[in-house]
Amino acid sequence: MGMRIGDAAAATGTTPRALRFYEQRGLLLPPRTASGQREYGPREIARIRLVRQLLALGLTVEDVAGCADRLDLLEGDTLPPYGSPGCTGGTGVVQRRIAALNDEIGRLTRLRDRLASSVPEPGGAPETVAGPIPETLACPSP
Amino acid sequence: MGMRIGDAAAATGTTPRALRFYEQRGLLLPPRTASGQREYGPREIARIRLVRQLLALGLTVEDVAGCADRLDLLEGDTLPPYGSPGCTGGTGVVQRRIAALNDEIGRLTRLRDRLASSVPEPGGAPETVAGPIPETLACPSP
DNA sequence: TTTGCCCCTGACGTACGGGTCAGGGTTTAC
DNA sequence: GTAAACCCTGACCCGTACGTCAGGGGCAAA
Repeated sequence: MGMRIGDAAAATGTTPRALRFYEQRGLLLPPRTASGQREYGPREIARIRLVRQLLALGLTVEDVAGCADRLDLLEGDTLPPYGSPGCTGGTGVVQRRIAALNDEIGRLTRLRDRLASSVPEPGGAPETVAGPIPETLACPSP
Repeated sequence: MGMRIGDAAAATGTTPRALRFYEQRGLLLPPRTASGQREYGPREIARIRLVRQLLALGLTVEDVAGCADRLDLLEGDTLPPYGSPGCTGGTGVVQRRIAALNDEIGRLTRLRDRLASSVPEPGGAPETVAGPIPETLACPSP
């Protein structure tokens, strides 16, 4: 009675390949027909949407998989208590993700600033040659 | 008369594998002995250091390869005019890299903010359940 | 029943900067 | 002379979220 994978993918803005991928990683577990075809009912569709929302929030597939058993859709499309200690895979998946994002933002920002300070002004004279590389970037010297 | 790859790697804080990798991508071109062993003189060593500095600045191997013919070490360890139009591979390699970094920083920052706003306070009550997902994140609905 | 579209699994490709063998040749020190 | 330590190339490995075949089976309409 449910849709097959192509329709389910179209209904959720994904692809069949992505749905098989999520299933392989344990995010989904759609029932099969006798011949092995996947079947997607309203619950599976809702679950796919939730998974996609979590991924869009910046969580990785692994993060979501770690909390997969908490993704109870009977209560509607609300976020499960990722921040709570009961979450499988350890506490604070989202907090750790935020911390990781902050680390990455800081790293990229420092990188950009160093790069920007080693080069002439974007609108400056085209023939200007940048100065020496800052000592803080030096590689080990003999 | 020059060092072999192991010593060159040790002298520049890299590994033999990395030096072969740079060579494969066109960043280095050390001469060979009759038997095929790579030889690294002072110029090659200086070039390796420069390449590593550029990579540490956030440029990709491809970026550096695009300007490889401008990496003239006879003038010492100064940055070549990457920002100038004469650079092989198009103008403004560094500017494009900075722009790409800015894009990425913005993307990660927006991601972090959305993620942070969808979850309870980090120090808040552990059993608090987050509210519904913001509509702005909704996936296509039927 | 045939046509044609859909589905299945499995495997490889993508970008990045190398790490890590595997199998065999070279150089160096004793 | 020989053994240790080094070097060579080629090839597969990492992580992320899938895309893209390849080869074979299922399902509904005509």
